[in-house]
Amino acid sequence: MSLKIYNTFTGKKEEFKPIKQGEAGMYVCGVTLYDRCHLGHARAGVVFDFVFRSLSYLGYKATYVRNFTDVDDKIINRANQRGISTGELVEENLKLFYEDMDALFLKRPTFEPRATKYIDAMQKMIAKLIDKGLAYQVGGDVFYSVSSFREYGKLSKKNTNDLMEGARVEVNEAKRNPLDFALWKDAKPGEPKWDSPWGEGRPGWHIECSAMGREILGETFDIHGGGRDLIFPHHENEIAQSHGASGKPPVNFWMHNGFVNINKEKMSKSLGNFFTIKDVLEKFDPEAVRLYLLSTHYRSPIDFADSYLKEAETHLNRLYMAAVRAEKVLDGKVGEMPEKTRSAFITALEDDFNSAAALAVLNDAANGVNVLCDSLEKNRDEKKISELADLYAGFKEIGGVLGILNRKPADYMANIKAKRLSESGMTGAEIEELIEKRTAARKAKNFAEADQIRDALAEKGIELMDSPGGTTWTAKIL
RNA sequence: GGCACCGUAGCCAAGCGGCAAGGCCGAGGACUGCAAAUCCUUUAUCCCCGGUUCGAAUCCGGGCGGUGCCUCCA
Repeated sequence: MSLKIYNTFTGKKEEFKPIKQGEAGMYVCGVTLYDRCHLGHARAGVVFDFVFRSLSYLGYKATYVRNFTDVDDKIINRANQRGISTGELVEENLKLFYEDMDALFLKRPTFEPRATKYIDAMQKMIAKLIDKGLAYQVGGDVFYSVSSFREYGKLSKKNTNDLMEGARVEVNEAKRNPLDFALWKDAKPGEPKWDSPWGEGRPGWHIECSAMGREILGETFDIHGGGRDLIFPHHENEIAQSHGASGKPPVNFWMHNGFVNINKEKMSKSLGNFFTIKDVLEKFDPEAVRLYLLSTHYRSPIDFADSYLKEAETHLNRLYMAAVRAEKVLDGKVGEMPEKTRSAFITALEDDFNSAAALAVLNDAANGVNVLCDSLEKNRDEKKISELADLYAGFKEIGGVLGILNRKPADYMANIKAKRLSESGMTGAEIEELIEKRTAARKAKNFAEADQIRDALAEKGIELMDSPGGTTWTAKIL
């Protein structure tokens, strides 16, 4: 079998053929550092983190580039509003970005270029486009001439005539064609600016990604990703610029993740229905958020609601419970992922990074772990122990690619128990005392009292579990 | 108006021409003093109508319903 990736450019799932055998270069549009990240950024982040992990797992030497836009209209406007410098605003949001993404267990990309560090590369590219007659200067501005690129609109499946009709009233009269876009913008007072052959100014948004991608990954690289909303005009413009400058297609595979919706509608600031990552993580476990985001294929839209996240928490809890049992029985014994599990998992990954199908393989493994533990808790059987060790190794391996089950199972359980204790206002010792009291009542066959203690604790979200080895408690998922 | 995408169980969701994955909830059973957890079993005229095919959730045509892009947006 081989890896297949859906390519937005062709509209088909295609076999992934890397430029360099065994390697994969991927560029993903990162964020503009002007505000807190929202769930949409979480999805893009998690999706491409999963793609990155999958590529590595499948044996590719993966290079993952995710940029930061640190000079842009939105940044300038926001900084002005708040009366701080653009530099301060950018640094503040950079810190918050990492807080959010680290919480979601995103691996750091191989390279995280910042636009302002690549101004020279952008200028070189712009100069080349002007030389070739694909861009023109008007005063201190430089525009890309869309009509000079025959393939313009191919990625977004639009033709320029339709675009012209749909185009809104153009403010900038200097453009020859309303579709032309800025490569370089004339400096306005108080804005960040750099010297250039066209006077002091700053780069346009689209050229940033073209230049950074090219500098780090080369004139043509394997994969370019981003949210669906970037297809037009951002990625369309990137293709025009990069193809124009180098004379060849810049990207072999275009990947785009679907939106996060709220009540089936796109989440957006203008609708006032957006959630920041911080908002969501205050209420839900970060791995449950990840699990939820990966329960739908990356290209489909995903609807967000508290009830779905609760469902994901229940699911995650079940996975960790299985892990706790396995680790207890195994006591450090390590195995190797069964071939059957591995091949099912790889089949899922190779099918356009089908995380939902991969999750099904994980669930199977969890079920298998529980079945083996059921049996092993009754009587020890060395053959079954090694079977469990193998299956549990597979379970962890899959979790590692999905980026969930990152914590030690015991730590996870301890964590939710601690959370529940603080909510219930009880101490662990108090609960243990009640458990002892109940155990005594049970011994005395005083089941009414025993049940009363159990029910009272249950109301506080504390679940008692009797087993041959004694009674333990856990936090009920509410 | 132009261009895309989507419609699978109570809810979420895979599926890409060959017996309809998985999760959450529900039901029954095993286990338990009773529970919980776990295990086993169980829950689908695949939006509608035509067509192609030995065979269609899947391909084609036509409806109906939903969403997105065409402007900064993950």
